[in-house]
Amino acid sequence: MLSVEMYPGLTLGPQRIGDCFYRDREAPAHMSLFPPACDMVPKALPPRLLAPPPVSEPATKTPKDDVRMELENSSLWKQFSSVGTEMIITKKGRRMFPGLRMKLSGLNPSLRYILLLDIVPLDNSRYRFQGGGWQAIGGAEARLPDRVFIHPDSPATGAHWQGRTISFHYCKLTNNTLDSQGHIILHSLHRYQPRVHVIEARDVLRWGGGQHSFVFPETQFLTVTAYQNNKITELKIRANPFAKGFREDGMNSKKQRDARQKRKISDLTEPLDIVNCDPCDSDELLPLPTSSTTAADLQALALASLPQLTDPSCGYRPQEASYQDTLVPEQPLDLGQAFMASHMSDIGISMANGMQDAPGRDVTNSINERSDAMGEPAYTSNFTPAQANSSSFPSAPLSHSSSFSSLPIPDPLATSAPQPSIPPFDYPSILSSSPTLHSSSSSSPVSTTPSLQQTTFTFPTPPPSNSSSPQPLLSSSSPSANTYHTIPETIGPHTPTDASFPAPSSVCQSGLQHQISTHPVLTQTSQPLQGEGIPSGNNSPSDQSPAAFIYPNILPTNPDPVPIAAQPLFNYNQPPAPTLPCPLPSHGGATSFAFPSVPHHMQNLSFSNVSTGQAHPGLHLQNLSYQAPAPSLAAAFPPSSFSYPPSSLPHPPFQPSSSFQQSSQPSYPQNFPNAHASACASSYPSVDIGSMPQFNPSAPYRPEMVLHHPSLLPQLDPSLPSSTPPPALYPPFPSYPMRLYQDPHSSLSIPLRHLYRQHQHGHAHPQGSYLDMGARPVF
DNA sequence: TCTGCTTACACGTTTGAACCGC
DNA sequence: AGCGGTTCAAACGTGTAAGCAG
Repeated sequence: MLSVEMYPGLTLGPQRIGDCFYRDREAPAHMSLFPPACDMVPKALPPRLLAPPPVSEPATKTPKDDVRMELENSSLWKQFSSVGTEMIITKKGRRMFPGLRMKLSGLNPSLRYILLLDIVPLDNSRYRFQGGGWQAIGGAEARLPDRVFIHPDSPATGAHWQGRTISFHYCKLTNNTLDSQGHIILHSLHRYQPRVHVIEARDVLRWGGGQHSFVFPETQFLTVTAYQNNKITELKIRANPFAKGFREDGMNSKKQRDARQKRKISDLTEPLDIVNCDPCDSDELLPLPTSSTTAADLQALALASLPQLTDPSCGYRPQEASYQDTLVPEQPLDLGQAFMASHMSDIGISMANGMQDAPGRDVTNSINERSDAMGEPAYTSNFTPAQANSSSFPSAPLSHSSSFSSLPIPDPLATSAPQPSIPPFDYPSILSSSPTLHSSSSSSPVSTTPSLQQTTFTFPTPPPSNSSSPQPLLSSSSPSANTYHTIPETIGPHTPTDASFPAPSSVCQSGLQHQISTHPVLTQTSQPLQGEGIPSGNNSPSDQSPAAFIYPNILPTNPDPVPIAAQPLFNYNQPPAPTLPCPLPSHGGATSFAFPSVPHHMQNLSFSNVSTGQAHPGLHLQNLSYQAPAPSLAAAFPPSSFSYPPSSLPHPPFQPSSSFQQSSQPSYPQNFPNAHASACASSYPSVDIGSMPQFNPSAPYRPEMVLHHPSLLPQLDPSLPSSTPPPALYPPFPSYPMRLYQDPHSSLSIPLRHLYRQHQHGHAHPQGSYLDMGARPVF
C-alpha cells in the first residue's frame, strides 16, 4: 500500500516493520521499510512526494471555517465526569475508558489532516481522595515528557475523518516515566485534560495551513493507579465490556469472588473438619461454631452465586447494550490508514497516490472497528432516553450536582461508597447563584488576561449518534453536541491548563449568550434540546448549568469558598496560583522545548504565544491555560535536559502580573476550580482551541471568526498567505523535536525525526503514534 | 500506621489459526 | 483447491486484592 521508501529519511523501528507489514497485508506493493537512515529535509524528497494529495477542488475552497468536533460518547463521559472520572495508569500502559470517540465535520474532504491527541495537566496540584472527594494536597509532580498520540489514520483526508467515528482508544496511559512504548506518560493523582488537534497536513513533513484543537471538558480525568471512587469502579465495570466479569452477573463479581473465597476457606476447613473428626484431634482446631458458620455462609453464597436476575429497577444492561452497540453500523474508524509518524511510508504513498480515503479497509481497520465497538460500545446508545430513564447510570442531569446523589438509580455501591465529608459542589447551584455570570462574561476575560484566549463557540448540532437519543445530561443551554470552538492560547503538551479548565464559564457563557441568537446551528440545537424534556423557557443560569465538569468530588480546601457569583470572571487560563501549595508548580507549562542535540534554530518545539501573538515554526498546540512561571519550568526541567534559551522562546517567561494577578481569584480555592467549570461547562462543549484568532482582547469572537486559523500553525514561509494555503504545497516545517516514541533515530533531521513506532506487544496493530514533545530522553 | 504503587490473579473479550464441510 | 463457517487457544483488557515501599 504505502512505502517508507517514499521517505528515506525516516527510519522506523521494528514495531514499524510489523505495522507496515501488517498494514500492507492488502497492499502487497510494500517496499523497503528501512531505507538507509539519513538526514533528510523535505525539499530533498522527490517532487512526487512533495506533491500535495490530489484534490478534487482547490484548496482555497477549504471550508476551514467550520471545523467542528463532536464527542460521540459524550454521554458516557458525562456519566463519569459527574462522578469524577478516574483513569487507571499502569506501568505497562492502560487504555482510557471511556475512550475518546468523536466525529469531525467541516473539514475539506480533499485535504489531509493529522489528528493528534495530547493530555495536558489541568492544574499544578496533586490530589488525594479523601472523604469521598478529591482534594488537592500539594503541588504537582515534575512534568513528564510530553507525548502526543497520533491517530493511526493520520494523515487522512477530511472525507476520511468525517466519514467515520474517530477513536483514540488505542492510546494508552502510563505512569512509567521511562516508558519506551510511546504511551502517554502521566502522573498519578493528577488531573488531566485530553485534547484533540486537527492539523492540516499535506504530508507528514509539511504540516500547516490550519490547526484546530478541541477540548471536551467532560473528558478531564484524574489519574490513579487504583480506583478511589467506588462509583467510578461501578461505572467502569458496567460500561466497559472488558470488565464484564466484574459485573454482578459475572463470574468475577464481588459476590462470586466472595463465594470463591468462602469456598477456598471451606476447602481448607473441610479437611480440617475431617481432621477434627479424628478422635485424636481436639476441638480446639476448629470450633464447631466455625464450621456451622461456614456452612451458613456457604449456603448464602451459593444463593448469591446463582445467576442474578436482572434488577427490574435497572433498565441499563451494559452487556446487552454493549453487544448491541457493537452491531450498530456506526461509521467505524478506519485505523488502517497510514498514520503520519509510524506510517511514514504509508503517508508517502498516500500522498503520492492520494489514496486517503482508504477505500479498502485493511485488517487494521477491521480490528479497530471491532475494538472501537468493543472498547466503547456506542455509549451514546447506551444512554438512550429509555435507558436513561431506567438505567442505573442515568445521565447525570447537568442541572444536578456532581455528587453521587445526583445519580438517581439505586446503586448498591452508592450506599457503600464513602460519602464526601464535604459534599461535592453542587455545580448548578453555584451557577445559579451567579447571576452576574452572563453579564460579566460579556467582558470576556480576554480583556483582562493577556494569556486568556478569546473564546467563542459554535453551537454544534447534536451528534448523529445521539440524534435519536435524548441528551438527558444536557441542559437547555447545553448543546447536545459537544462542539464548539474556542481559541485559547496556544500551549504545549502538558502545559497545565487551568484547574478550572472546564469552566471558561464567563467565556462560554459569553459565547453562548452572544451567539445563541445568531448562530443558526445553535438555534437548531438548543431548541430541540429544550423540547426534550428539559425545562425550557427558563433562562436562569441554573437551568443552563449543566452539571458540570467540575471535578465532582474535588472537595474545596477552602471551607468557605467565595461564591461563584462573587468571583471574578472565570478566567479560562487562570491558574489557581494564589492558592497553590507548591510555590513552584512543577507542571509549569513549558511552551517551548529545547533540544540541545539539534541545531539551535531547531531546538525549540514551541507553541505560539497567544499573548504575544508570536508564531513559531513548529507545531502549535494551543495552550488552554496560563503560561507557567518560568521558575517552575526551570525547577521542573533541569538545564541539562531542558534548556530554554530566552532568545528563542516563542513565549516570554510567565508573567504573574499579566496572567495570574490580573485574572487571579485570590479567594478561589485551588481545588475549587470546577466551580468555575460548572459555570461555564454548561454544555460540555468541545473547545476548539485553535480555530480562532489567537488573541484579540478587544473584539468578541463571532461565528464567522471561527475559522481556520493559520497563525496557530507556523507559517514557515512568510510569503505563504496564512489564510490561504498554497494550492499545491505546504511549506516544509522546520525541524521541531517532536518525538514519536517508537524508535529513536538520531540520524533523522526531518521535523519528525524522532518518530517512533509504538511497540505493539509483538503485534502489528497500528495503535497510533506517539510524539514526545518533551526533551527528556526516555531511552 | 497510612497512603500509594506494583503485581498476580481471574474473568471476559478479541483475534487469528486450525479444523471441518461443501 | 478454494471458500465459508465453527472451534479453540493465546493474547489482551479489565478490576481486584494482596503485598510492598516510603
